[in-house]
Order: sequence, then structure tokens, then C-alpha cells
Amino acid sequence: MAPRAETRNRLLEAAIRTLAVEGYGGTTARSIARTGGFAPGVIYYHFEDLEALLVAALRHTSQARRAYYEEALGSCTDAAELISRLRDLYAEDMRDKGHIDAVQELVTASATSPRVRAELLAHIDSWSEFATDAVQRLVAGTTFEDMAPSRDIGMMAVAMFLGVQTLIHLDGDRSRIQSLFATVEPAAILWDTFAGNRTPTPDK
Amino acid sequence: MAPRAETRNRLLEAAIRTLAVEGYGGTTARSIARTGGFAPGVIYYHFEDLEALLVAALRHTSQARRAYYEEALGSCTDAAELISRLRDLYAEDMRDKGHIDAVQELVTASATSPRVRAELLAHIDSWSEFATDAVQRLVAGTTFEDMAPSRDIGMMAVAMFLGVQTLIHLDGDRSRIQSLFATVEPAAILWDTFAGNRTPTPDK
Amino acid sequence: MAPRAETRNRLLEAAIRTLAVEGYGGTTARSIARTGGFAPGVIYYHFEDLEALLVAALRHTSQARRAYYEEALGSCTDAAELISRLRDLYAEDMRDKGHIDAVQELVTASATSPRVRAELLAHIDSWSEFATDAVQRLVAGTTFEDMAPSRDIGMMAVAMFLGVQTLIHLDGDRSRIQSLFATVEPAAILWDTFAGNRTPTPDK
Amino acid sequence: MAPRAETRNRLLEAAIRTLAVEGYGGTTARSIARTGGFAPGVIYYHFEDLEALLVAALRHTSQARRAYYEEALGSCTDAAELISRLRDLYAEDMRDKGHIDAVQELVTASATSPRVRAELLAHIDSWSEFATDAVQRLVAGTTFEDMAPSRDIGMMAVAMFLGVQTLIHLDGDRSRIQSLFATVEPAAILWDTFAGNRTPTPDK
DNA sequence: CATGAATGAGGCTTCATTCAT
DNA sequence: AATGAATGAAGCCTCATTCAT
Repeated sequence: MAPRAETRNRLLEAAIRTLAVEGYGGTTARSIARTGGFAPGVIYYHFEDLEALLVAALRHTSQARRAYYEEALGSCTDAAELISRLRDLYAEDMRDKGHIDAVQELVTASATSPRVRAELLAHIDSWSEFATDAVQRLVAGTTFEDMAPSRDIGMMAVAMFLGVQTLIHLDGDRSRIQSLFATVEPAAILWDTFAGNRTPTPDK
Repeated sequence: MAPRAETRNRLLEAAIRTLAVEGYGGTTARSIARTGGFAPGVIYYHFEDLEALLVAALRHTSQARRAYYEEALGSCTDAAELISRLRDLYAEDMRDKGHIDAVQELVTASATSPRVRAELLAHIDSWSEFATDAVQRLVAGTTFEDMAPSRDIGMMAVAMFLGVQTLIHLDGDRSRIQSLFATVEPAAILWDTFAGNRTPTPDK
Repeated sequence: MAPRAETRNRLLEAAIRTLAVEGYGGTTARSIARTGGFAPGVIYYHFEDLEALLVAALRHTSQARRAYYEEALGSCTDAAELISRLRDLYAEDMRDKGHIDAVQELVTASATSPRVRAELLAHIDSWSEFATDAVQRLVAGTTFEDMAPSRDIGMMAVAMFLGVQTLIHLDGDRSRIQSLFATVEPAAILWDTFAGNRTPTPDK
Repeated sequence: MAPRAETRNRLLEAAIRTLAVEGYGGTTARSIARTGGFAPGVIYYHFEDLEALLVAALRHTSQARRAYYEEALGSCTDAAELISRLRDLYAEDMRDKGHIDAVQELVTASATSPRVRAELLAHIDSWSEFATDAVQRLVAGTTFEDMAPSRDIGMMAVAMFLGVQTLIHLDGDRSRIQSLFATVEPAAILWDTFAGNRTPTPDK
């Protein structure tokens, strides 16, 4: 097929892989090329510069992951169910950490590169909106519907997610995170039990 | 003070300031020397290499800040009071962002430098322990005393803190954070009102 | 015209235009291709390498221009008339500076490329000969006929021309050049008046 | 002595030598370093960038040469004598062609570099003024004093000089230039003989 | 103890050139 | 004939680090 698009994809994936494996500091034109098995020059054939490749890679991987989460969560209104599904998604992310790690490295990169930072902000906004929606579905029809600041809670969820990523990034200890899910679960069940007296929505 | 230690301190502070102002990418031996008004060569007289200076600077600033927080929070057992004091500390941190920014940049640096990463972990552990203690004081004497996973909650607090820092780092929008405190406040009051029926502990 | 030759011509003209517009430093295989609206690869289909294209382009434009000058000057034997015609040709060259600029850029290129240098020498020799002929027509039949070193004077004319081009190249101030013609004019009239007592040759 | 200034001089001279020997195209940070026997990095320790080094080198060599010419020509008012001295200076320049060649290469460089071009213009202006002065001394006290456009003639002299340099640059044939002096000499003698009837000015 | 000039490895990027289509 | 994607050498420049003073 279009050889152009194919190589472009190879570049994007090589960039993600290199970020995940070598870290942002180790992500140079040469190292990306080595990872992908092509000449450093190609990068500049397809992208303005290295920054542009990283930005494109972020967008690429972020959009795919966002769509997947959206589908997996569906229009779930049950807190315990939501936590459970998130735990599964999280486990999945941990099995192939490429995406997560790459994003974390780009948070790093944003210190130096305004363009990466801008793209990252878009990424964050997108997830923030996603989380806000989930919270709203949770409180809809409960006594808290009108008093809960969904947007703030959504943002806290994103902050939590980023913070947890940073922790993982720092010590690579995943077990503690699984225990976080365990910690939250009882609270979710509590919520489902008492917040309730609403009309149950059929799950999609 | 020994002249040796004095210069060492100038180095540490110059490193922190440079990290905060120029970002990790702009923190070179030369830029640190420029900030501090000394020759690049001195760094190598006092430290093995640049990494060692950064690690030492992190430890230096982190310990000072940790001690200050410890004192400011005292042995506070009242949730609303705790949130209020944290809000003040946070506001203070925002007024002189040097420390916070420098640490955030070092999170960045940890991508490349194992030694910085190791030091950061120590830093995180220290804060994690600090948060765990605060949570334990909160639940002590309540019905939840035995069931609350204080350690996990402490870790979540740290994650939250890191995530919020990352968000600030990315878009510099601090106002949203103040609104987070506002969001949490009612929950704290709720807690203080109902978790109660415990023997009040004398404040230190 | 053979399609082969047609494309070749597009290459030559694209090369000249690119040299004139982008300068030698900006004349790359890609920029020439962009100017001419073809793929970089074609160049190598028609020419050994980039140098060969430049050499051919120089020859191409130089011969055309030389023929045009030859015709315009005819067999003029009147000094004032000669100066006047040269002034017109010069003005014409300035209106479409492509040729002049391209050659000037190739003088530049000769620093790096022996083949361009060789071709330029041929070009110079050709113009030198042209100038020598003009001088000889001027002195023919006068008392100076046998003593004037026409070849040296011709070479001085070429040097003058090159030097003036360099000046233009450097500061782009053309007005000064027009004033040079004005400076020379009286001398030409003087010559026509006193060198004379020869049999006038019919103009062509 | 001041190690700084000493190295700076080594850089300037290495730049001139490299320009003269390798041509502008061959004058890279690496080749200059090789010529001077130092590491490429030093260049950037002493100069903003390569362009800055070349500009400085041009100024350095140009000023020295200009001063030398000034002294050698003195306030000579005799045309034949002037030509003779110029011929000597020229021969001298040819014996150590470093300066001349370097300048010629920089004329070339001016195509690409605005800063080199600007410096070159200053250089040209300086020589133009120098030539204008010489012409004025020649016509002073003669019948032509008021009608001769010294400035234009000065500029023609500079153009002539540049053009001759270009010719040398292209074919390296110096002999022809020597014959140019021979060609001009009779004219100079003629001038001295007939332009005269002026009050002789004491030499200096 | 401190200085700051010098080193040289390595980063980003450009470009002539080749080659499969 | 022509295309245009890919190659890889080489250019400029920065920076951690060393070392003579």
C-alpha cells in the first residue's frame, strides 16, 4: 500500500517503543532509527523534526487508547463495576506498558518542548473530559446529582492517574497499585448500596 | 562555617534555582555555574559529577521542606483543620515555587539518571510515610481505626500530590487546584462530624 | 523536440533559476527539483551528478548570452556608440538578472568544484576573446593599431565586468554602476574625436 | 600571556589558512580545527558560531593589510611611481597568497552569509576610500582636478582589483596580471608627462 | 581551593545519491 | 522515462568533564 503511510507508522511505533524502553533522555534520532531498523534520515523525510515525530506519536497512541477505554467502560453506572473494569484495563496496560511509559516520558519531555507540552495538554483534557463523564454517570439520579462537582472530581481522577503513573515510573512497583484498587473497592460497594434509590439504567 | 561547606551550599542552591528556572533540559554545568556565580570547574571539586550534585540538591531541599511540613501540621487530628493547614502550606509553596518546580524537574531527570531516580524514591517514601502518619492520626480512635488501610491511603495522597504537580507543570493553571481544596472541604467536615465518638487526643 | 531534450532543458533552466534565486548555498538537488516541478531523481537520469548539471547550465546560458551580445554590438567601431550599447545591454541584464546572478553564484561554486571552475574558465575565455575583438575594432585604422595590447585591454574589460558584478553581488547597489558608464562616456567621446583620422567602416 | 587572546589568534589564522587552502566549501569547523591543531569545540568557546569566526578573520587580516598598503604607498603623487609600488605590493601578495585567497573565498561565502557580506562591504568601502584618496592625490593640482570623478574612479579601481582577483582565483594564472601592469605603465608615464604643470607637492 | 580554557563525544539535521516501482 | 522514498555521510553545535595554572 501507500509506502509513505506505512513507513510513517513504523516511525511512530519506533518512537513509542524507544521512549518506553530508553526513556526520554535516550530517545535520540539515532536510537529511534536503531529501534525501527531504518536510517536516521528518514525521520526528517517524514517529519519536520524530532519534536514533530514525538508529538505525532503521542497523538497516535493517545487516540487509540482513549477509544479503547471508551468502548471498554461503555455507559457503566455501577461504581463497583466501574472499578472492576478499570482494574482490568489497568492490568492490560501493564502487560504492554509501551503506551503508558511513552506518555510518562513525554510528560518529562514537556519540560523542554512547548510543542510536546501543548499536545500533552490536549491529551490531558481529553482524559479529563472522559473521567468527568464517568463521574456524572455515577451520580446521575442520586441525591448527589446536583451537588457533586463532577468536573473537579474528574480532574482529581486524572491527577490520581498521573500521580500513580509517576510512582510506577519511579519505582516500577506495580503490586502497590493493585492494592489501591482493593482499597477503593469497598467504598465503591458502599456507594452502590446507599447512594442508590435511583432507577437503574440498563447497561448499554 | 567551614568554607568548604559554604561553597557546597552555594552549589546546592544554585542547582535548585537553575532547575526551577531553566528546567531540567537547561540545567547544565555551565548554567548552574552562571546562576551561582562560580566557575563550572568547582562542581567537580565538590561532587563526583553533575548527577551527584542534583541528587544532593534534591536531598537537601526535600529534607528541609519535609521538616517544615511536619512542624506545620503538628499532630492534627481534625480533618477540616488538616485540609485547611495543607491549603496554607500549598499556597506558601506556590509563592516560592523553587522547591516544587525543582523536584518536578527531577522527576523528569529520573528518566535518564538511575541515581536521581533512586533519590527520588527515597523522597517519595519519606512523604508517603508522612502522609500515612497523618491518616492514622485521623482514624485513630474511630470505628475505622482497624479497617482503614492507612498505608494505601497515604500513598494515594502522595500520588494525588504528584499528579497535581504534573498538571500544574503542564498548564500552569493553579486556580483549579484551589478549587480542589474547596471540593474536599465538605467531605472533611462530614468526616469530623460523624466519624467521631472517639477519645480526643491532646494536640501533641 | 525529442522528449529527452525537452526535459533536459527544463533541468537546465530550473538550475539557472534556482542559482539566481536561492544562491549557490541553496541550490540542492531538491531545491532545483522543486523549482522545476520534477522529482529529484530525474537529475540523475539526465546528468552524471549535480555538478554536471551546473556545468551544463553554465554553458547553456553563457552561450545564449554571448550570441545575443555579439549580435547587439555588431561590428561597432565607434567608442561612444559602443559604450551606449553596452549600457543598454547592461540595463537589460539587470531587468532579468537570472543569467548574471547564476554565473556569479557559480563563481562561488568554483571554490568547491573543479569542474565548475573549468567551465567558468572557458566562459571567461570566450568573453575575453569577445572583448578583445571589440577593442581591436576600436583601434583598427588608428595610430594605436599596432601598439595597443588589445588582448590585455580585453582582459581588463572582463576583469572590470567581473569586479562590478561582485560589487553588485555584495551590496546590490546598481545606481553606482550607471554612474560608472557616465564617467566613462566623456573618455569615449574624446577617443572618437582624436584617435580618428581613419577610414570609417560601415556598421555591419 | 593571556591564553585566551593567544588561542583566539590561532583560531583566526587557522581560519584564514583553511579558507586559502581548502576553499570556502572546504572550510568546516572540523577542517579549521585540523589546520590549527585544536579541537573543533574551541571555536565555539571563542566565537558565537562559524560565521562569527570567519567575519572576525576577515576583519583581522583586512585591517592589517590595509595598514600595510597605506604605509607602502605613502602620499605618492606620481602615477608611474604609484603603479610601480602597486606592482611590488601585488607581487608581495602573490608570494604569500593567504590573505588574498581568503578574502576571495569570503566573497564566495557572502552568497550564503549575510554577516560575512556585511563585513565584506565594510572591507570594500575601506579599500574604495583608499583608492579614492590615491586618485585624488594624482589629479590634485592638475587641470583635471575639478572634473575627475575621483570617487567613481576609486570604485573602478576596486572593481578592477576584485575582478582580477576573481580571474586569479579561477585560473591561477598570475603571469597575465603582471602583463596588465606592463600595459598600464605607459599610460601612467603619459599622465605624469602631460597632466602636469602643477605645483609639485613634497612627498609626505 | 578555585578558575576557565580546552577536549571530544554525541545530538540534530541536511543533502547528494540510489533504487524499487 | 520518471518517481519519490530511503540511505548514510558529514556539517554545525553543545555539553560534561578534565587539567594546567
